[in-house]
Amino acid sequence: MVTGRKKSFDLKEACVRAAREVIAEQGIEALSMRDVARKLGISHQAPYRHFESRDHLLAEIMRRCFVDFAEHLDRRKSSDGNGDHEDMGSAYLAYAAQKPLEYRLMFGTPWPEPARHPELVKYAVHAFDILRNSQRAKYGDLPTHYAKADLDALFIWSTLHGMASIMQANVMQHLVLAPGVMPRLKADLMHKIDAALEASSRPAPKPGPTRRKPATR
Amino acid sequence: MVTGRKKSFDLKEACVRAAREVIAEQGIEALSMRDVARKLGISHQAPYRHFESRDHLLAEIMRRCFVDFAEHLDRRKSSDGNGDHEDMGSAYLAYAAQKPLEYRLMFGTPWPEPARHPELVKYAVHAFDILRNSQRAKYGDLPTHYAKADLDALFIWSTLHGMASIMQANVMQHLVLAPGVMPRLKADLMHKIDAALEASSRPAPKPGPTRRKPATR
DNA sequence: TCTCTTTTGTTGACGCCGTCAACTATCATT
DNA sequence: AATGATAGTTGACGGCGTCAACAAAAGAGA
Repeated sequence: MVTGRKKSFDLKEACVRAAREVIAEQGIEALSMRDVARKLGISHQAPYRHFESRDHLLAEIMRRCFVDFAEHLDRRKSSDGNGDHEDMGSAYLAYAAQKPLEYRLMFGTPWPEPARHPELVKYAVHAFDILRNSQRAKYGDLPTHYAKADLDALFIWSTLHGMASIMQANVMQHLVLAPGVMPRLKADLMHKIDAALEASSRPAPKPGPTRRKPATR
Repeated sequence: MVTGRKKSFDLKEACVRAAREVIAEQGIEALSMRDVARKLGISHQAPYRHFESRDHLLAEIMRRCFVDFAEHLDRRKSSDGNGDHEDMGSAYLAYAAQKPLEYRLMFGTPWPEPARHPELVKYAVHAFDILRNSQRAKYGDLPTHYAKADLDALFIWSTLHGMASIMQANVMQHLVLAPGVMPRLKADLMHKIDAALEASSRPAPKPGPTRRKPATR
């Protein structure tokens, strides 16, 4: 009597599923409460029994996306137990390519206010922690090197996320690139990430100022 | 009589300005035709004399954003005539940080159909060409090295765009990073970009397959 | 079994939005 | 002054998110 689970036909679940379909097919901004209601053959107010507002529904979907995303990354990483970040990178890009709209929902859309709910934040942060922990492990998990590891993780994330978004960006379709670039793109990116991490960890990290040339003004 | 320019008070111009204000203040999705009309004290249909639809207005704004963005990048680059890509990078990140919503409009929003207008595409591509040309110049503008230069440009773009979006992403605000990471972030990124480009151009570029390890399946 | 309360779903309204259609005011050109 | 284009107004329509009031259904206690 207190659980509230197990309905005759769990409408809440059905709403989420229908909404995710709409998003995957028509995009985030096309999602409307009335749409999912129509799709389920119920009245336009029924979904409001399970979600306070459109934003709350969106937040729940985002939460699930983060869960799925983290699972996706975890699966690839643990497939051979070595956690090679090239695998991680491939998995990351694959997810973004396969579910572009859900990826955009997580990382490219301003979070609605209900999305600040701790439950969502927890899973979102967890996804980053997968990457971060792999880098910290690389440095032997020494707290002394946490900052270095975090910088590495942010660099990897930047590059992967950047590539993922760029591939979806509309400008991309209009660029005329030199022949042979597109097929080599992913491998080249991974190679450069490797090179950057290797180079940045070997020579003494210079704590000096950014510029080596005096600014003009 | 044929130019159509110079009205008593150029309403088209005023619409664009008002719309950009709304976007900068309230976000892209908050922009409404009726809002700009209200803001200008005119009837809700007046803007339609100058823009076929909301999407056409949005497209015009995007076009101007790309123009501004390219100008912004050009200005920094030519300030000392050397086109150091660290300057470019700083300029890129600075723009994204200063006009986050306009940046999102250009690179993070699905283009409405009217945005495929050649005029817009032209300026969007031009912004990328600034980056690409600087890389091609690095290789002495030899067509033989265009592919390499384009890969470099895409890598730089990925990393910069990734960092720019990540800094705006909502997840970022919830990450607890090791102390000292945030202040070092930008410099570290530039340093890693440098390292990646240097390393990838020095050793013989391996044209071999992506993986060095046989795939598990 | 018959109430009584809580939960779940429906109907109808409100104000906002984008946009179409029809009307009017303004103004350069003949 | 007459004309025809151009710019702006008013009013309507359907779709949206959401509030409020109602109805049906389901559990719990007697």
